Amino acid sequence: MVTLKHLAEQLNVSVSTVSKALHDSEEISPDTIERVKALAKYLNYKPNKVAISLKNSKTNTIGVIIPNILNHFFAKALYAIEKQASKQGYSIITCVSNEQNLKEANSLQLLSNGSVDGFIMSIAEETQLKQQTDHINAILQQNIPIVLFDRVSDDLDCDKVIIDDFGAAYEATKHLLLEGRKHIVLISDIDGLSVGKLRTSGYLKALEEHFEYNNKPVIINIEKGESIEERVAYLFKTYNSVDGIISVDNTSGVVALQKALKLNYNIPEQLSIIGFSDENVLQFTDPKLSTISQHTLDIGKEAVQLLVNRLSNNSPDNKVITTIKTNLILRETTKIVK
Amino acid sequence: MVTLKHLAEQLNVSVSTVSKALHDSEEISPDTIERVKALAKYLNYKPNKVAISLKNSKTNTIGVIIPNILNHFFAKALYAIEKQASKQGYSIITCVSNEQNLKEANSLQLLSNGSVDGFIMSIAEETQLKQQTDHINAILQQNIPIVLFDRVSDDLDCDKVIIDDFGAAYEATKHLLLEGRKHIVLISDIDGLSVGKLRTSGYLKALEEHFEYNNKPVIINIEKGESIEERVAYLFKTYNSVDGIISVDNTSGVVALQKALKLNYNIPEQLSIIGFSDENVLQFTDPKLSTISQHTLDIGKEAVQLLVNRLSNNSPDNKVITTIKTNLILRETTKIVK
DNA sequence: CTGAAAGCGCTAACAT
DNA sequence: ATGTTAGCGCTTTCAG
Repeated sequence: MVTLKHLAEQLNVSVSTVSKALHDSEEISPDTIERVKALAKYLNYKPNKVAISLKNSKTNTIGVIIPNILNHFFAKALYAIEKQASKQGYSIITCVSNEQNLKEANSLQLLSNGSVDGFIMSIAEETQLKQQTDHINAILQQNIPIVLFDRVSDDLDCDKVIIDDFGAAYEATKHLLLEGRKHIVLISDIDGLSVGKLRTSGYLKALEEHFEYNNKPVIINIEKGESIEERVAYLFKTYNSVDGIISVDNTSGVVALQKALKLNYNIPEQLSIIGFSDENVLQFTDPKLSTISQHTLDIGKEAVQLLVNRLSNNSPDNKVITTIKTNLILRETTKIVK
Repeated sequence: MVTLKHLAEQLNVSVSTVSKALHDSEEISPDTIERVKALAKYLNYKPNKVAISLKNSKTNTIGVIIPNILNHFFAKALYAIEKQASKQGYSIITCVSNEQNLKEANSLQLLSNGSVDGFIMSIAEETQLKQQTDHINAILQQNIPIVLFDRVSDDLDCDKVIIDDFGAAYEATKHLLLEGRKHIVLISDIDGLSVGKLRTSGYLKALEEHFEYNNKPVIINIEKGESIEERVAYLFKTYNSVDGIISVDNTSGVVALQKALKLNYNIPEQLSIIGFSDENVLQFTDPKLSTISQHTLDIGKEAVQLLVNRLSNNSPDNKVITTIKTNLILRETTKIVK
């Protein structure tokens, strides 16, 4: 690795002269600047980032901790985060918590020793279930900023990026009601998560407000380890008058659609289905699944922005919570309502 | 941030005493060790990673550059890499090349300044098409080790992890031939990639060897930007005697299956389909898609292992190329052949 | 215009 | 058993 010292020795000048020259300092003669730069280029000199980080107590690196990278939502969020971070001159160090509280705590611990300037994270399921956020608060107390996205916690006083989960599910349910559906079922495999609960509330609220709707809400909560396919199959078997399905996670909607097609439901005439996901994910079904779009790219981008602002002291004192809009995208598994 | 200096001042000892005490040095009295450790714990001291990296000229960080994180194969590889790296005490910095040569070169450049000890990467499509690997060779010449996986290049002399693409496609085609298929079509949207070409060769070779097979090979290469759905629809329209399909990328098989079902093909009696992907990805179709499994987790794990070995000088002088086994997983879109 | 020196936080060889 | 010093690569103040 080529260092300033190497350049200095070659040119018979001091290290500080080289450093200044490379920064176009006024103190250095144009002639010297040119010679230094020429040699630097020739030897492919690159300033050692670690040394600069140490000097500046700033790494220009963001720690990103996500629960599960195989979940398309998080993969896409990570994509957006990487993109925006790179645009802002930051690298990202990625850790996967695998939904485990312990791994999450370890990652936080591991990186909070000067490796990163701040964190962007979405809370592990176990952390949410047990409401154990001490490890996260410990980081905040060290004045290392954190931006939470999607899965957040009220116990944590930091910047957050969320979507209007309640409103999104409310709107989707409303749409099915306007279609005239009488037996609307909600399916969820994320009832343990804050976002899952909010979406369920939105569904319940919509049904409640629609006073012509006389049937009880039907909620299918699929636990970890249970088979989505079996639960869905059971639904169709025991409740064949179902005419509307809202899936509030990003897979069960597809499973329900496939099952319904196999059972020869006429979609959307006889049964409407709405999924919950990112814009383009679920459209490869046939018929294309109608979905509540989460605008994942915006979520990731905004998270980076909030963190960068915080790191540059461009943020207000109190924490900011950004809500990213959702969209109900009506494709082929819902009826048109005018 | 708490430093050794802080601890030293509090305890009225020197910095080096503190350092040694924390490392259980024999030179230090048990009593002092205890006092130092107690205070360190109390103040939640964590050694500054940046300083250690600078001191050791070693970051314990791996740069991972992947072409596209939204491709499930790469997401899963990244997952495996992160997991194994973490197990070995390494962090990973992730960059996404977006299939672009320039972004790939930038990421390499950006991180090769001491930020990482080595790289794990899969080459961007543009890089493969244009055979422009100078930027990668430049890194190798600086003695920064690189492990390539999946998409590799013969121009690069470094450790590699690949699968037997040729053999895998060969075996899959063979299976369809044993089923007695007479009109076997190959679909690919990755003809630009080395792995795509190898898989196609395997298909051709199998047909060629099977001398009872009289029909010409039919290869559908889907270019970037073309619609897979349309090309597949066109296939069924113009070649309705098709009775076997091999998809060598990880999406077109699903599309073909959906289309065939819609056209009321009887699967697998009338038409067999084999996809190419990771073990568990494509099984959510109904009927479950038979696939060539790539054992992505093993690929990622092995890549880390090769790099770590190289970094610890545990590798042979000449470069090692590991081939990860594939599996033909026969599920419900192929017939049983005894 | 150029150079010497200090310091970021840590380790390790070398005193005492 | 403890302390001093030097150095990793860089920037920056202060001196010449």
